[in-house]
Amino acid sequence: MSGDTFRPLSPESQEPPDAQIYAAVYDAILEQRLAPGVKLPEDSLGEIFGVSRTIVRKALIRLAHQSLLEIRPNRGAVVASPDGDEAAEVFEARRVIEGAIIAKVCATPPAHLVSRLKDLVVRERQAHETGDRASWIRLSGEFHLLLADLAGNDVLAGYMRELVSRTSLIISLYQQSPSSACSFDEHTEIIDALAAGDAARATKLMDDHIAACEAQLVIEPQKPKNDLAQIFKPAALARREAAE
Amino acid sequence: MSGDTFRPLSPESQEPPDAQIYAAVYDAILEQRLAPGVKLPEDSLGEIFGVSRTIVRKALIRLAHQSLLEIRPNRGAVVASPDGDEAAEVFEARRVIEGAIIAKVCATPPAHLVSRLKDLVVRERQAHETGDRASWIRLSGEFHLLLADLAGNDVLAGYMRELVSRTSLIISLYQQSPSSACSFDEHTEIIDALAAGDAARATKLMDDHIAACEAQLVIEPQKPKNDLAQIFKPAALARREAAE
DNA sequence: GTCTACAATATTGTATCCAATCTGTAGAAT
DNA sequence: ATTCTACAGATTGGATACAATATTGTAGAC
Repeated sequence: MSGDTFRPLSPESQEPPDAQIYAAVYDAILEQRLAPGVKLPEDSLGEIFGVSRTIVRKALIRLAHQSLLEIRPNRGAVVASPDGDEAAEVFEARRVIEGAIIAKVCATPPAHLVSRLKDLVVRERQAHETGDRASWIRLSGEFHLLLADLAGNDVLAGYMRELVSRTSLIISLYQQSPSSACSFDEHTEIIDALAAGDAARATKLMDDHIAACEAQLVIEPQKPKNDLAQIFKPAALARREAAE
Repeated sequence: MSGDTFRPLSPESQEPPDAQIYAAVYDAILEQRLAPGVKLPEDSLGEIFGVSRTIVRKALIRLAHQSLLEIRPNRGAVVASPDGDEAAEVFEARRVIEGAIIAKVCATPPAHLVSRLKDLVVRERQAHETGDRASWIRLSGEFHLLLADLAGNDVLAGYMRELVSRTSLIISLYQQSPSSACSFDEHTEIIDALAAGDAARATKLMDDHIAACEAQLVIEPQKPKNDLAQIFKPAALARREAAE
Protein backbone atom coordinates (compact mmCIF):
# COMPACT_ATOMS: atom_id res chain seq x y z
CA MET A 1 0.00 0.00 0.00
CA SER A 2 1.43 3.32 -1.02
CA GLY A 3 1.86 5.90 1.67
CA ASP A 4 -0.88 8.26 0.59
CA THR A 5 -3.82 5.92 0.43
CA PHE A 6 -5.86 8.20 2.66
CA ARG A 7 -6.44 11.90 2.70
CA PRO A 8 -5.55 13.70 5.89
CA LEU A 9 -8.39 14.25 8.29
CA SER A 10 -9.54 17.84 8.20
CA PRO A 11 -10.46 19.04 11.68
CA GLU A 12 -12.38 22.08 10.49
CA SER A 13 -14.98 19.83 8.93
CA GLN A 14 -18.23 19.58 10.80
CA GLU A 15 -18.46 15.89 10.04
CA PRO A 16 -17.82 13.69 13.03
CA PRO A 17 -14.37 12.14 12.82
CA ASP A 18 -15.60 8.59 12.36
CA ALA A 19 -17.66 9.70 9.36
CA GLN A 20 -14.54 11.10 7.74
CA ILE A 21 -12.67 7.85 8.24
CA TYR A 22 -15.66 5.94 6.95
CA ALA A 23 -15.74 8.12 3.83
CA ALA A 24 -11.99 7.87 3.33
CA VAL A 25 -12.00 4.08 3.42
CA TYR A 26 -15.13 3.94 1.30
CA ASP A 27 -13.56 6.18 -1.34
CA ALA A 28 -10.33 4.20 -1.30
CA ILE A 29 -12.26 1.01 -1.94
CA LEU A 30 -14.37 2.63 -4.64
CA GLU A 31 -11.28 3.91 -6.43
CA GLN A 32 -9.52 0.57 -6.01
CA ARG A 33 -6.69 2.10 -4.07
CA LEU A 34 -7.54 -0.45 -1.39
CA ALA A 35 -7.40 -4.00 -2.73
CA PRO A 36 -9.35 -6.93 -1.33
CA GLY A 37 -7.56 -8.67 1.50
CA VAL A 38 -5.61 -5.63 2.68
CA LYS A 39 -5.47 -5.52 6.45
CA LEU A 40 -6.69 -2.42 8.24
CA PRO A 41 -5.17 -2.41 11.73
CA GLU A 42 -6.94 -0.13 14.12
CA ASP A 43 -3.72 1.35 15.44
CA SER A 44 -2.41 2.25 12.01
CA LEU A 45 -5.61 3.95 10.92
CA GLY A 46 -5.84 5.75 14.23
CA GLU A 47 -2.33 7.09 13.82
CA ILE A 48 -2.93 8.13 10.23
CA PHE A 49 -6.08 10.05 11.03
CA GLY A 50 -4.94 11.29 14.41
CA VAL A 51 -7.64 9.65 16.49
CA SER A 52 -7.82 6.76 18.89
CA ARG A 53 -8.87 3.24 18.08
CA THR A 54 -12.33 3.97 19.43
CA ILE A 55 -13.14 6.24 16.51
CA VAL A 56 -11.61 3.92 13.97
CA ARG A 57 -13.72 1.07 15.31
CA LYS A 58 -16.91 3.01 14.70
CA ALA A 59 -16.03 3.43 11.05
CA LEU A 60 -14.91 -0.17 10.64
CA ILE A 61 -18.14 -1.51 12.16
CA ARG A 62 -20.26 0.33 9.63
CA LEU A 63 -18.06 -0.63 6.70
CA ALA A 64 -18.20 -4.27 7.75
CA HIS A 65 -21.96 -4.06 8.05
CA GLN A 66 -22.04 -3.14 4.37
CA SER A 67 -19.85 -6.10 3.46
CA LEU A 68 -17.03 -3.80 2.40
CA LEU A 69 -14.80 -5.16 5.15
CA GLU A 70 -14.63 -8.40 6.98
CA ILE A 71 -13.95 -8.27 10.70
CA ARG A 72 -12.46 -11.56 11.77
CA PRO A 73 -12.64 -12.17 15.52
CA ASN A 74 -9.32 -11.39 17.16
CA ARG A 75 -7.74 -11.02 13.75
CA GLY A 76 -8.79 -7.57 12.74
CA ALA A 77 -10.44 -6.02 9.73
CA VAL A 78 -9.52 -6.71 6.12
CA VAL A 79 -10.98 -5.39 2.91
CA ALA A 80 -13.61 -7.88 1.78
CA SER A 81 -12.95 -10.46 -0.92
CA PRO A 82 -16.37 -11.32 -2.32
CA ASP A 83 -16.49 -14.81 -3.81
CA GLY A 84 -18.07 -15.72 -7.11
CA ASP A 85 -21.50 -16.33 -5.66
CA GLU A 86 -21.51 -13.00 -3.91
CA ALA A 87 -20.35 -11.29 -7.09
CA ALA A 88 -23.28 -12.75 -9.00
CA GLU A 89 -25.67 -11.60 -6.29
CA VAL A 90 -24.29 -8.09 -6.35
CA PHE A 91 -24.69 -7.84 -10.09
CA GLU A 92 -28.18 -9.24 -9.92
CA ALA A 93 -29.11 -6.74 -7.22
CA ARG A 94 -27.71 -3.96 -9.39
CA ARG A 95 -29.83 -5.04 -12.32
CA VAL A 96 -32.92 -5.04 -10.14
CA ILE A 97 -32.33 -1.68 -8.50
CA GLU A 98 -30.85 0.17 -11.46
CA GLY A 99 -33.71 -1.01 -13.59
CA ALA A 100 -36.11 0.67 -11.21
CA ILE A 101 -33.93 3.76 -11.06
CA ILE A 102 -33.86 4.12 -14.85
CA ALA A 103 -37.62 3.82 -14.93
CA LYS A 104 -38.00 6.50 -12.29
CA VAL A 105 -35.62 8.91 -13.97
CA CYS A 106 -37.41 8.43 -17.27
CA ALA A 107 -40.68 9.31 -15.59
CA THR A 108 -39.37 12.68 -14.43
CA PRO A 109 -38.85 15.37 -17.05
CA PRO A 110 -35.12 15.10 -17.78
CA ALA A 111 -34.56 18.83 -18.16
CA HIS A 112 -31.21 19.79 -16.69
CA LEU A 113 -30.58 16.24 -15.47
CA VAL A 114 -29.11 15.36 -18.79
CA SER A 115 -26.51 18.09 -18.62
CA ARG A 116 -25.29 16.94 -15.22
CA LEU A 117 -24.99 13.40 -16.46
CA LYS A 118 -23.22 14.44 -19.63
CA ASP A 119 -20.82 16.59 -17.67
CA LEU A 120 -19.92 13.57 -15.61
CA VAL A 121 -19.23 11.45 -18.66
CA VAL A 122 -17.00 14.20 -20.07
CA ARG A 123 -14.91 14.07 -16.92
CA GLU A 124 -14.90 10.29 -17.16
CA ARG A 125 -13.43 10.45 -20.63
CA GLN A 126 -10.88 13.05 -19.56
CA ALA A 127 -9.72 10.95 -16.65
CA HIS A 128 -9.45 7.94 -18.90
CA GLU A 129 -7.43 9.82 -21.49
CA THR A 130 -5.04 11.34 -19.00
CA GLY A 131 -4.51 7.94 -17.48
CA ASP A 132 -5.92 8.97 -14.10
CA ARG A 133 -7.12 5.53 -13.23
CA ALA A 134 -8.43 6.28 -9.75
CA SER A 135 -10.50 9.23 -10.91
CA TRP A 136 -11.77 7.30 -13.85
CA ILE A 137 -12.98 4.42 -11.73
CA ARG A 138 -14.55 6.78 -9.23
CA LEU A 139 -16.31 8.86 -11.88
CA SER A 140 -17.52 5.71 -13.55
CA GLY A 141 -19.19 4.72 -10.31
CA GLU A 142 -20.46 8.24 -9.73
CA PHE A 143 -22.38 8.10 -12.96
CA HIS A 144 -24.49 5.32 -11.50
CA LEU A 145 -24.74 7.09 -8.16
CA LEU A 146 -25.87 10.34 -9.72
CA LEU A 147 -28.50 8.43 -11.64
CA ALA A 148 -29.66 6.95 -8.35
CA ASP A 149 -29.81 10.38 -6.74
CA LEU A 150 -31.78 11.77 -9.65
CA ALA A 151 -34.34 9.03 -9.19
CA GLY A 152 -35.21 10.71 -5.91
CA ASN A 153 -35.39 7.64 -3.70
CA ASP A 154 -32.78 7.86 -0.94
CA VAL A 155 -33.34 4.28 0.14
CA LEU A 156 -32.55 2.87 -3.28
CA ALA A 157 -29.72 5.37 -3.72
CA GLY A 158 -28.22 4.16 -0.46
CA TYR A 159 -28.29 0.57 -1.63
CA MET A 160 -26.65 1.66 -4.86
CA ARG A 161 -23.86 3.35 -2.94
CA GLU A 162 -23.16 0.04 -1.28
CA LEU A 163 -23.44 -1.98 -4.46
CA VAL A 164 -21.18 0.27 -6.50
CA SER A 165 -18.34 -0.02 -4.03
CA ARG A 166 -18.80 -3.76 -3.75
CA THR A 167 -18.61 -3.88 -7.51
CA SER A 168 -15.23 -2.17 -7.33
CA LEU A 169 -13.97 -4.99 -5.13
CA ILE A 170 -15.37 -7.60 -7.48
CA ILE A 171 -13.76 -6.00 -10.50
CA SER A 172 -10.36 -5.76 -8.88
CA LEU A 173 -10.60 -9.44 -7.97
CA TYR A 174 -11.92 -10.95 -11.15
CA GLN A 175 -11.20 -8.66 -14.06
CA GLN A 176 -8.42 -10.06 -16.18
CA SER A 177 -7.91 -7.45 -18.87
CA PRO A 178 -7.11 -4.02 -17.50
CA SER A 179 -9.50 -2.60 -20.05
CA SER A 180 -12.63 -0.60 -19.61
CA ALA A 181 -14.65 -1.97 -16.73
CA CYS A 182 -17.52 0.38 -17.22
CA SER A 183 -17.45 2.05 -20.60
CA PHE A 184 -18.33 5.74 -20.78
CA ASP A 185 -19.54 5.22 -24.34
CA GLU A 186 -22.27 3.03 -22.95
CA HIS A 187 -23.00 5.71 -20.38
CA THR A 188 -23.48 8.18 -23.19
CA GLU A 189 -25.89 5.86 -24.93
CA ILE A 190 -27.93 5.52 -21.78
CA ILE A 191 -28.09 9.30 -21.39
CA ASP A 192 -29.28 9.65 -24.96
CA ALA A 193 -32.07 7.16 -24.40
CA LEU A 194 -33.08 9.00 -21.22
CA ALA A 195 -33.05 12.32 -23.00
CA ALA A 196 -35.26 10.86 -25.69
CA GLY A 197 -37.62 9.61 -23.01
CA ASP A 198 -37.27 6.08 -24.33
CA ALA A 199 -37.64 4.14 -21.12
CA ALA A 200 -37.63 0.73 -22.71
CA ARG A 201 -34.40 1.41 -24.57
CA ALA A 202 -32.74 3.00 -21.55
CA THR A 203 -33.60 0.00 -19.43
CA LYS A 204 -32.28 -2.38 -22.03
CA LEU A 205 -29.07 -0.40 -22.42
CA MET A 206 -28.50 -0.37 -18.69
CA ASP A 207 -29.11 -4.10 -18.47
CA ASP A 208 -26.66 -4.68 -21.31
CA HIS A 209 -24.19 -2.31 -19.71
CA ILE A 210 -24.20 -4.22 -16.43
CA ALA A 211 -24.09 -7.52 -18.28
CA ALA A 212 -21.10 -6.32 -20.32
CA CYS A 213 -19.29 -5.40 -17.16
CA GLU A 214 -20.07 -8.77 -15.62
CA ALA A 215 -19.07 -10.61 -18.78
CA GLN A 216 -15.53 -9.25 -18.52
CA LEU A 217 -15.02 -11.07 -15.25
CA VAL A 218 -13.36 -14.44 -14.95
CA ILE A 219 -14.74 -16.11 -11.88
CA GLU A 220 -13.26 -19.38 -10.79
CA PRO A 221 -15.82 -22.15 -10.28
CA GLN A 222 -15.60 -22.25 -6.50
CA LYS A 223 -13.92 -20.11 -3.92
CA PRO A 224 -13.98 -22.30 -0.80
CA LYS A 225 -13.84 -19.80 2.00
CA ASN A 226 -13.47 -21.50 5.35
CA ASP A 227 -13.64 -25.17 4.70
CA LEU A 228 -9.98 -25.96 4.96
CA ALA A 229 -10.71 -29.46 6.22
CA GLN A 230 -12.58 -30.20 3.03
CA ILE A 231 -9.83 -28.77 0.85
CA PHE A 232 -7.02 -30.75 2.42
CA LYS A 233 -8.90 -33.94 3.13
CA PRO A 234 -6.94 -36.03 0.57
CA ALA A 235 -3.60 -34.65 1.64
CA ALA A 236 -4.38 -35.18 5.31
CA LEU A 237 -5.45 -38.76 4.71
CA ALA A 238 -2.28 -39.52 2.82
CA ARG A 239 -0.22 -38.01 5.59
CA ARG A 240 -1.93 -40.05 8.31
CA GLU A 241 -1.55 -43.23 6.38
CA ALA A 242 2.08 -42.48 5.79
CA ALA A 243 2.52 -42.10 9.54
CA GLU A 244 1.95 -45.80 10.09
CA MET B 1 -42.62 0.33 27.75
CA SER B 2 -43.25 -2.84 29.69
CA GLY B 3 -40.41 -4.23 31.69
CA ASP B 4 -39.68 -7.25 29.55
CA THR B 5 -39.06 -5.63 26.22
CA PHE B 6 -35.86 -7.60 25.74
CA ARG B 7 -34.94 -11.19 26.21
CA PRO B 8 -32.08 -11.90 28.56
CA LEU B 9 -28.71 -12.34 26.94
CA SER B 10 -27.73 -15.99 26.78
CA PRO B 11 -24.02 -16.41 27.44
CA GLU B 12 -23.85 -19.93 26.05
CA SER B 13 -24.63 -18.63 22.60
CA GLN B 14 -21.69 -18.50 20.25
CA GLU B 15 -22.91 -15.22 18.83
CA PRO B 16 -20.83 -12.27 19.88
CA PRO B 17 -22.65 -10.25 22.52
CA ASP B 18 -23.19 -7.20 20.34
CA ALA B 19 -24.89 -9.37 17.72
CA GLN B 20 -27.34 -10.57 20.35
CA ILE B 21 -28.19 -7.03 21.37
CA TYR B 22 -28.49 -6.06 17.74
CA ALA B 23 -30.90 -8.93 17.16
CA ALA B 24 -32.87 -8.15 20.30
CA VAL B 25 -33.43 -4.54 19.34
CA TYR B 26 -34.13 -5.50 15.75
CA ASP B 27 -36.76 -8.01 16.84
CA ALA B 28 -38.33 -5.55 19.24
CA ILE B 29 -38.68 -3.03 16.45
CA LEU B 30 -40.02 -5.62 14.05
CA GLU B 31 -42.64 -6.75 16.55
CA GLN B 32 -43.52 -3.16 17.40
CA ARG B 33 -42.61 -3.62 21.04
CA LEU B 34 -40.30 -0.66 20.53
CA ALA B 35 -42.16 2.38 19.26
CA PRO B 36 -40.62 5.19 17.20
CA GLY B 37 -39.05 7.88 19.34
CA VAL B 38 -38.25 5.65 22.30
CA LYS B 39 -34.89 6.53 23.75
CA LEU B 40 -32.26 3.82 24.08
CA PRO B 41 -29.71 4.96 26.66
CA GLU B 42 -26.46 3.07 26.48
CA ASP B 43 -26.29 2.59 30.23
CA SER B 44 -29.77 1.10 30.47
CA LEU B 45 -29.22 -1.37 27.66
CA GLY B 46 -25.84 -2.29 29.07
CA GLU B 47 -27.36 -3.02 32.44
CA ILE B 48 -30.21 -5.04 30.93
CA PHE B 49 -27.91 -7.23 28.89
CA GLY B 50 -25.10 -7.33 31.39
CA VAL B 51 -22.45 -5.76 29.23
CA SER B 52 -20.67 -2.46 29.11
CA ARG B 53 -21.54 0.51 26.95
CA THR B 54 -18.84 -0.52 24.48
CA ILE B 55 -20.83 -3.53 23.36
CA VAL B 56 -24.13 -1.69 23.30
CA ARG B 57 -22.61 0.99 21.17
CA LYS B 58 -21.49 -1.52 18.54
CA ALA B 59 -25.07 -2.70 18.16
CA LEU B 60 -26.47 0.83 18.09
CA ILE B 61 -24.05 1.93 15.38
CA ARG B 62 -25.17 -0.84 13.07
CA LEU B 63 -28.86 -0.28 13.78
CA ALA B 64 -28.47 3.41 13.08
CA HIS B 65 -26.66 2.64 9.84
CA GLN B 66 -29.80 0.81 8.74
CA SER B 67 -31.99 3.78 9.62
CA LEU B 68 -33.68 1.82 12.39
CA LEU B 69 -32.30 4.20 15.00
CA GLU B 70 -31.26 7.78 14.94
CA ILE B 71 -28.14 8.72 16.86
CA ARG B 72 -28.28 12.40 17.71
CA PRO B 73 -24.92 13.90 18.68
CA ASN B 74 -24.61 14.15 22.43
CA ARG B 75 -28.28 13.23 22.73
CA GLY B 76 -28.20 9.49 22.38
CA ALA B 77 -30.04 6.96 20.27
CA VAL B 78 -33.77 6.87 19.68
CA VAL B 79 -35.89 4.53 17.62
CA ALA B 80 -36.30 6.13 14.21
CA SER B 81 -39.44 7.99 13.20
CA PRO B 82 -39.52 7.86 9.41
CA ASP B 83 -41.42 10.76 7.91
CA GLY B 84 -43.93 10.51 5.10
CA ASP B 85 -41.38 10.88 2.35
CA GLU B 86 -39.21 8.17 3.80
CA ALA B 87 -42.23 5.92 4.18
CA ALA B 88 -43.04 6.30 0.51
CA GLU B 89 -39.45 5.50 -0.41
CA VAL B 90 -39.44 2.38 1.72
CA PHE B 91 -42.60 1.10 0.13
CA GLU B 92 -41.29 1.87 -3.33
CA ALA B 93 -38.07 0.03 -2.57
CA ARG B 94 -40.08 -2.92 -1.34
CA ARG B 95 -42.07 -3.03 -4.55
CA VAL B 96 -38.86 -3.00 -6.56
CA ILE B 97 -37.05 -5.66 -4.60
CA GLU B 98 -39.98 -7.93 -3.81
CA GLY B 99 -40.96 -7.87 -7.45
CA ALA B 100 -37.56 -9.25 -8.33
CA ILE B 101 -37.76 -11.77 -5.50
CA ILE B 102 -41.13 -13.09 -6.67
CA ALA B 103 -39.77 -13.48 -10.16
CA LYS B 104 -36.77 -15.41 -8.88
CA VAL B 105 -38.81 -17.73 -6.68
CA CYS B 106 -41.15 -18.45 -9.59
CA ALA B 107 -38.17 -19.40 -11.71
CA THR B 108 -37.05 -22.07 -9.25
CA PRO B 109 -39.13 -25.22 -8.98
CA PRO B 110 -41.36 -24.53 -5.96
CA ALA B 111 -41.28 -28.05 -4.59
CA HIS B 112 -41.13 -27.98 -0.82
CA LEU B 113 -40.91 -24.20 -0.75
CA VAL B 114 -44.64 -23.98 -0.83
CA SER B 115 -45.06 -26.06 2.28
CA ARG B 116 -42.68 -23.88 4.25
CA LEU B 117 -44.54 -20.76 3.18
CA LYS B 118 -47.93 -22.29 3.93
CA ASP B 119 -46.74 -23.39 7.34
CA LEU B 120 -45.77 -19.84 8.08
CA VAL B 121 -49.17 -18.50 7.07
CA VAL B 122 -50.85 -21.07 9.31
CA ARG B 123 -48.89 -19.79 12.26
CA GLU B 124 -49.74 -16.24 11.21
CA ARG B 125 -53.43 -17.04 11.36
CA GLN B 126 -53.04 -18.78 14.71
CA ALA B 127 -51.24 -15.82 16.22
CA HIS B 128 -53.89 -13.50 14.88
CA GLU B 129 -56.73 -15.61 16.28
CA THR B 130 -55.17 -15.97 19.71
CA GLY B 131 -54.61 -12.26 19.82
CA ASP B 132 -50.83 -12.61 20.01
CA ARG B 133 -50.15 -9.31 18.34
CA ALA B 134 -46.36 -9.36 18.58
CA SER B 135 -46.06 -12.84 17.06
CA TRP B 136 -48.55 -11.99 14.39
CA ILE B 137 -46.64 -8.91 13.29
CA ARG B 138 -43.36 -10.79 13.37
CA LEU B 139 -44.69 -13.75 11.40
CA SER B 140 -46.26 -11.42 8.92
CA GLY B 141 -42.83 -9.93 8.27
CA GLU B 142 -41.18 -13.34 8.26
CA PHE B 143 -43.34 -14.36 5.35
CA HIS B 144 -41.67 -11.73 3.25
CA LEU B 145 -38.26 -12.56 4.65
CA LEU B 146 -38.65 -16.26 3.94
CA LEU B 147 -39.66 -15.41 0.42
CA ALA B 148 -36.49 -13.35 0.13
CA ASP B 149 -34.38 -16.22 1.45
CA LEU B 150 -35.96 -18.64 -0.97
CA ALA B 151 -34.99 -16.36 -3.83
CA GLY B 152 -31.41 -17.25 -3.03
CA ASN B 153 -29.88 -13.80 -3.21
CA ASP B 154 -28.40 -12.82 0.14
CA VAL B 155 -27.84 -9.24 -0.92
CA LEU B 156 -31.47 -8.66 -1.77
CA ALA B 157 -32.56 -10.66 1.26
CA GLY B 158 -30.45 -8.40 3.45
CA TYR B 159 -32.09 -5.31 2.03
CA MET B 160 -35.47 -6.89 2.65
CA ARG B 161 -34.56 -7.51 6.28
CA GLU B 162 -33.92 -3.82 6.63
CA LEU B 163 -37.03 -2.77 4.72
CA VAL B 164 -39.38 -5.05 6.64
CA SER B 165 -38.33 -3.64 9.99
CA ARG B 166 -38.54 -0.09 8.70
CA THR B 167 -42.03 -0.93 7.52
CA SER B 168 -42.90 -1.90 11.08
CA LEU B 169 -41.91 1.56 12.25
CA ILE B 170 -43.93 3.18 9.49
CA ILE B 171 -47.01 1.16 10.33
CA SER B 172 -46.85 1.93 14.00
CA LEU B 173 -46.58 5.62 13.13
CA TYR B 174 -49.20 5.98 10.45
CA GLN B 175 -51.70 3.16 10.68
CA GLN B 176 -54.98 4.44 12.07
CA SER B 177 -57.15 1.35 12.27
CA PRO B 178 -55.67 -1.41 14.36
CA SER B 179 -56.76 -3.83 11.68
CA SER B 180 -54.74 -6.16 9.55
CA ALA B 181 -51.58 -4.46 8.41
CA CYS B 182 -50.48 -7.32 6.25
CA SER B 183 -53.23 -9.76 5.53
CA PHE B 184 -52.41 -13.47 5.66
CA ASP B 185 -55.21 -14.12 3.20
CA GLU B 186 -53.25 -12.15 0.65
CA HIS B 187 -50.18 -14.14 1.58
CA THR B 188 -52.10 -17.31 0.82
CA GLU B 189 -53.10 -16.00 -2.57
CA ILE B 190 -49.49 -15.21 -3.39
CA ILE B 191 -48.43 -18.71 -2.41
CA ASP B 192 -51.09 -20.20 -4.64
CA ALA B 193 -49.91 -18.16 -7.59
CA LEU B 194 -46.33 -19.25 -6.91
CA ALA B 195 -47.35 -22.89 -6.64
CA ALA B 196 -49.15 -22.57 -9.95
CA GLY B 197 -46.01 -21.10 -11.46
CA ASP B 198 -47.97 -18.04 -12.53
CA ALA B 199 -45.25 -15.43 -12.24
CA ALA B 200 -47.29 -12.60 -13.69
CA ARG B 201 -50.14 -13.16 -11.26
CA ALA B 202 -47.81 -13.60 -8.29
CA THR B 203 -46.08 -10.33 -9.09
CA LYS B 204 -49.36 -8.53 -9.45
CA LEU B 205 -50.65 -9.94 -6.18
CA MET B 206 -47.50 -8.90 -4.35
CA ASP B 207 -47.73 -5.42 -5.79
CA ASP B 208 -51.36 -5.17 -4.73
CA HIS B 209 -50.51 -6.58 -1.33
CA ILE B 210 -47.88 -3.92 -0.70
CA ALA B 211 -50.15 -1.25 -2.10
CA ALA B 212 -52.99 -2.40 0.18
CA CYS B 213 -50.72 -2.13 3.16
CA GLU B 214 -49.60 1.33 2.12
CA ALA B 215 -53.17 2.42 1.45
CA GLN B 216 -54.10 1.80 5.07
CA LEU B 217 -51.69 4.45 6.20
CA VAL B 218 -52.71 7.99 6.93
CA ILE B 219 -49.69 10.14 6.34
CA GLU B 220 -50.06 13.75 7.29
CA PRO B 221 -48.79 16.16 4.66
CA GLN B 222 -45.81 17.00 6.84
CA LYS B 223 -44.59 15.35 9.96
CA PRO B 224 -42.49 18.00 11.68
CA LYS B 225 -40.09 15.76 13.48
CA ASN B 226 -38.62 18.00 16.10
CA ASP B 227 -40.67 21.05 15.56
CA LEU B 228 -42.54 21.27 18.83
CA ALA B 229 -43.31 24.92 18.09
CA GLN B 230 -45.38 23.77 15.15
CA ILE B 231 -47.25 21.18 17.21
CA PHE B 232 -48.21 23.53 20.04
CA LYS B 233 -48.82 26.61 17.97
CA PRO B 234 -52.60 26.79 18.71
CA ALA B 235 -52.19 26.26 22.43
CA ALA B 236 -49.39 28.76 22.57
CA LEU B 237 -51.44 31.33 20.71
CA ALA B 238 -54.37 30.89 23.04
CA ARG B 239 -52.13 31.34 25.99
CA ARG B 240 -50.60 34.51 24.63
CA GLU B 241 -53.96 35.98 23.84
CA ALA B 242 -55.22 35.14 27.30
CA ALA B 243 -52.26 37.06 28.67
CA GLU B 244 -53.71 40.34 27.45
C1' DG C 1 -44.59 36.40 40.34
C1' DT C 2 -41.79 35.65 36.47
C1' DC C 3 -37.55 35.53 34.17
C1' DT C 4 -32.69 34.53 34.12
C1' DA C 5 -28.29 32.83 35.57
C1' DC C 6 -25.94 29.37 37.65
C1' DA C 7 -25.32 24.81 39.70
C1' DA C 8 -26.33 19.91 39.76
C1' DT C 9 -27.27 15.84 37.34
C1' DA C 10 -27.31 12.73 33.70
C1' DT C 11 -25.70 11.07 29.38
C1' DT C 12 -22.72 10.78 25.64
C1' DG C 13 -17.77 11.19 23.38
C1' DT C 14 -13.25 9.70 23.53
C1' DA C 15 -9.01 7.90 25.19
C1' DT C 16 -6.61 4.65 27.69
C1' DC C 17 -5.82 0.47 30.26
C1' DC C 18 -5.74 -4.47 30.95
C1' DA C 19 -6.97 -9.10 29.48
C1' DA C 20 -7.42 -12.48 25.81
C1' DT C 21 -5.91 -14.20 21.50
C1' DC C 22 -2.96 -14.85 17.75
C1' DT C 23 1.67 -15.03 15.32
C1' DG C 24 6.35 -15.73 15.05
C1' DT C 25 10.73 -17.30 16.81
C1' DA C 26 13.98 -19.61 19.43
C1' DG C 27 15.30 -23.30 22.22
C1' DA C 28 14.71 -28.17 23.84
C1' DA C 29 13.87 -32.87 23.06
C1' DT C 30 14.07 -36.86 20.19
C1' DA D 1 18.52 -32.41 11.77
C1' DT D 2 13.69 -32.15 12.52
C1' DT D 3 9.79 -31.45 15.21
C1' DC D 4 7.55 -30.00 19.22
C1' DT D 5 7.02 -26.57 22.84
C1' DA D 6 7.45 -22.33 25.35
C1' DC D 7 7.92 -17.69 25.38
C1' DA D 8 7.69 -12.90 23.44
C1' DG D 9 5.64 -9.44 20.64
C1' DA D 10 1.79 -7.53 18.42
C1' DT D 11 -3.15 -6.88 17.87
C1' DT D 12 -7.80 -7.09 19.10
C1' DG D 13 -11.81 -7.32 22.77
C1' DG D 14 -13.83 -5.12 26.29
C1' DA D 15 -14.34 -2.20 30.36
C1' DT D 16 -13.48 1.87 32.68
C1' DA D 17 -12.14 6.62 33.58
C1' DC D 18 -12.43 11.19 32.45
C1' DA D 19 -13.91 15.13 29.54
C1' DA D 20 -17.56 17.42 26.97
C1' DT D 21 -22.23 18.44 26.33
C1' DA D 22 -27.09 18.61 27.17
C1' DT D 23 -30.75 18.72 30.41
C1' DT D 24 -32.87 19.67 34.66
C1' DG D 25 -33.34 21.98 39.08
C1' DT D 26 -32.86 25.96 42.03
C1' DA D 27 -32.17 30.33 43.68
C1' DG D 28 -31.68 35.11 43.14
C1' DA D 29 -32.88 39.50 40.66
C1' DC D 30 -36.02 42.45 38.45
